[in-house]
Amino acid sequence: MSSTVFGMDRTRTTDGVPVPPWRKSRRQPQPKRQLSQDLIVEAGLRILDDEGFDALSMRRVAQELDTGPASLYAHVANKEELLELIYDRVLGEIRLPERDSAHWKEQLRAYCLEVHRVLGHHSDVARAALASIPTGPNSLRAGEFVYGLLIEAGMHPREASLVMDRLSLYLIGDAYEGSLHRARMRAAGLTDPQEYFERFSGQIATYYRALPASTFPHLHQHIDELVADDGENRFMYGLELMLDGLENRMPGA
Amino acid sequence: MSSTVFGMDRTRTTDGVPVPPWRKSRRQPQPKRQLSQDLIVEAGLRILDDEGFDALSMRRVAQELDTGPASLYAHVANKEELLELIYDRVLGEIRLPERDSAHWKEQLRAYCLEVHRVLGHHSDVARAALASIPTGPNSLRAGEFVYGLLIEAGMHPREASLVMDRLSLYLIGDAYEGSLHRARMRAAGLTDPQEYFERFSGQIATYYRALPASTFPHLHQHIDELVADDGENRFMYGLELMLDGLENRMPGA
DNA sequence: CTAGCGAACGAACGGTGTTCGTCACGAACA
DNA sequence: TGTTCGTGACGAACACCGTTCGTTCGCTAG
Repeated sequence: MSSTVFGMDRTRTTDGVPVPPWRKSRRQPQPKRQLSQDLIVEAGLRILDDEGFDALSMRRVAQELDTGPASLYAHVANKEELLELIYDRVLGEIRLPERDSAHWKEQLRAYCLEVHRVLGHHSDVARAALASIPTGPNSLRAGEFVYGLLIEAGMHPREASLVMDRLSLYLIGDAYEGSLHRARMRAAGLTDPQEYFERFSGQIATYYRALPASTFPHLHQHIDELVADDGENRFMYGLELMLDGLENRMPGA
Repeated sequence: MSSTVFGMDRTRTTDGVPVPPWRKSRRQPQPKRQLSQDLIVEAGLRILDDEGFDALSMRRVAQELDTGPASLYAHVANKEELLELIYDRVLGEIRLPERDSAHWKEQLRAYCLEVHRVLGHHSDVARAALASIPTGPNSLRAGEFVYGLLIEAGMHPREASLVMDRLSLYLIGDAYEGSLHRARMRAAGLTDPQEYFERFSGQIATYYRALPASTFPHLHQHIDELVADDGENRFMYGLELMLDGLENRMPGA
């Protein structure tokens, strides 16, 4: 009966003395959960993929691991570091071929497409990428590939550094933009990218059509062309533009 | 004397009946402050320039205008819209020359440098820009300039659309990256960009030097070249790369 | 068997964007 | 002249956020 007054048996110590009720009840002797950085990164990536960048909070990650947010900080310095870890984890999915500088242009194109593919697959990770300096192992692995390719193709190291930098900016910048569109799509409750693109470009076209033709003659005249290409076409165009520019700068040319 | 009991005279109505003290004291009959969207945008831009992107909150803007955050929402839908308005306000500082398609390349270069200058001057506004679709008047004004220039130079409208899109991505993406560096600089308590660059690249170099030379031979061999160029050089290189690529695609070429 | 160390974590702090309901004021109308 | 009405101002609150503090264990080394 006394156990019902004080609740569970936990309110009594082994010698039968009741625990004063103002003592906060002790934690259940759960089998202490085994956290780790890998577990946290994996959970974060899962949330990023399933629910988007805006849903990724320390609290949400902790919830996913059935714990409190404070527990994460033993394995991860802060949210920024977590994002960088997730980013490098994603870069690990990049598949690299054997380097062949005789076909540097094809290989560079393939590399860019591969990065584009991976960043597109984990849509929102790019939002964490622009901020970070290439410092993770997978980022370095990719960097070594590109840099080596350019050097072995005969490019001066100083220029190859610039090329690698600008190429990265392009890849990440484009992915970042894509991520923002995906967030917009999610907010609109859509799931089909094609449908989103059509609706979106339709809205833009409508807006442009309402512009005064006198002040914006060229924009007004070519509205259909302005909204014709989707993200993929735009990405490819920019990529080829850079690759061609590069070709002109290669010593062999 | 009774006025001291109940406080100020405001506690009495005109007919002498005291106001019950549990009635919360009415607001001071201040000359109602005149908010406006322009005032809010201007205040926001001031904060962005002086204190950086991370300091820009609705509360901070309200504080700047001696009011509460709720008051802003009568003039601005939400923070995102405020950021877009600030962005377009900044784009208004872009000076455009008379269009001259005979010198499209020089004019396009000058345009990009001008945008780069303006975005660099209001450092953090780019963080708000990547997200937004060109919809503000100043954004359209700039778009019409670039688009008209390319069209009049003989480029196919469909391709000109792509070029304008990729050029914008480049300009904003680079400015965004610059803004992140500026935030880092601010966090480190530095004010001189040159000093920041040297410290920063020094850290990167140190880190790279510690890498295993066997797995990253090329990176390891050319560390000095990797960190040699600052943001300005990198920007210029990427710009010329795109401009040259464009030249090859112009019908005249 | 015990001491100590590091992981786990509840609670709290100081912030955020945004909404709700109320209030004051000026203009329009009776 | 008196009254209604719409709109902007705004205090308070909501539901979050990242992060820190102090405490409580469980495991391991001695």
